[in-house]
Amino acid sequence: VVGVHWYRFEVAAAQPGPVRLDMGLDLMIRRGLTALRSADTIIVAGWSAPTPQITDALNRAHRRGARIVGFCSGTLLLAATGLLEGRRAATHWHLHEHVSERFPGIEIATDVLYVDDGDILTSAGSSAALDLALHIVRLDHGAAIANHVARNMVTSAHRHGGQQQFVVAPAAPCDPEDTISATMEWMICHLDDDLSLMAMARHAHLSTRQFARRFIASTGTTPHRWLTRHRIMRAQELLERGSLSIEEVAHATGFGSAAALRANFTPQVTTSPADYRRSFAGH
DNA sequence: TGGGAAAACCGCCAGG
DNA sequence: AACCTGGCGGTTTTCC
Repeated sequence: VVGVHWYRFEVAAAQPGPVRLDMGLDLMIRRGLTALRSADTIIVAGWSAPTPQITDALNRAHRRGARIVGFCSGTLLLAATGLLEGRRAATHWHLHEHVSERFPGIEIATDVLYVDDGDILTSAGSSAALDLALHIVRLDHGAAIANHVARNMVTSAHRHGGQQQFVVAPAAPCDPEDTISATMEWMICHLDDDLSLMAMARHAHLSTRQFARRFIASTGTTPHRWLTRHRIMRAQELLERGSLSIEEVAHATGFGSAAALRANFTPQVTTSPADYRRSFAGH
């Protein structure tokens, strides 16, 4: 990134030294808890029961004014240090019940990707950590830089990912009330069909008005905007991989014509479909 | 590239 | 009273 003084990043553990990760990777950790004395931002990225030393170091850092961040199950560790008492926080949905039972003083946000509580920020499952991290970059460096970073990450994340990442389901997965996310999944599977607002509403057994209203409430965007965003993402995927013509890609993604695809694609992605494909030609 | 039809959006309101 | 719902119409966006 040009012209910004970026973050200095260090990894710290209660006991410095080699740590073997789940996947067999060895990580050499050089810093101990003393690193928490000077850090501006401290990210807790996972769970293990906090020793008194860890609890103490985090609490001191917080009192000193350091920004505390919990990714995924890191929120559970923060909860155990008492830092989240009386606050709202996010964590992986596997842990929702566990945290609320064990820490009744903490309000668990089940419907969002992350919670910004000022000096303490927490995020849900691992991909939500990206959202929170970008949020922090936005706070520190502004939207333009954050978007720049996001674009970089999205292109590479997107290239390797399948559909999973598109499922926007921060809400609890088994919530029977959640007819909206069921409809969203259905939409993802039928991007190539004619998905009118009425068709979506019919699938959700709601009036168009009510469907639109609930949709906005749970996604923050309107049904049609959401739909075209996902159609474009699918188009990007097809352009990257396949050998379909632009016209075929347009049809496979529910845009009636190449013209309609271009009209939507170009402003969103800031390059035309053809250019986009060219930029991936080497991969 | 442009204009007009169609669809989507959204504030508002009445009714449950 | 504090919701949620569905319809109306004016405005905006999308489509061809």
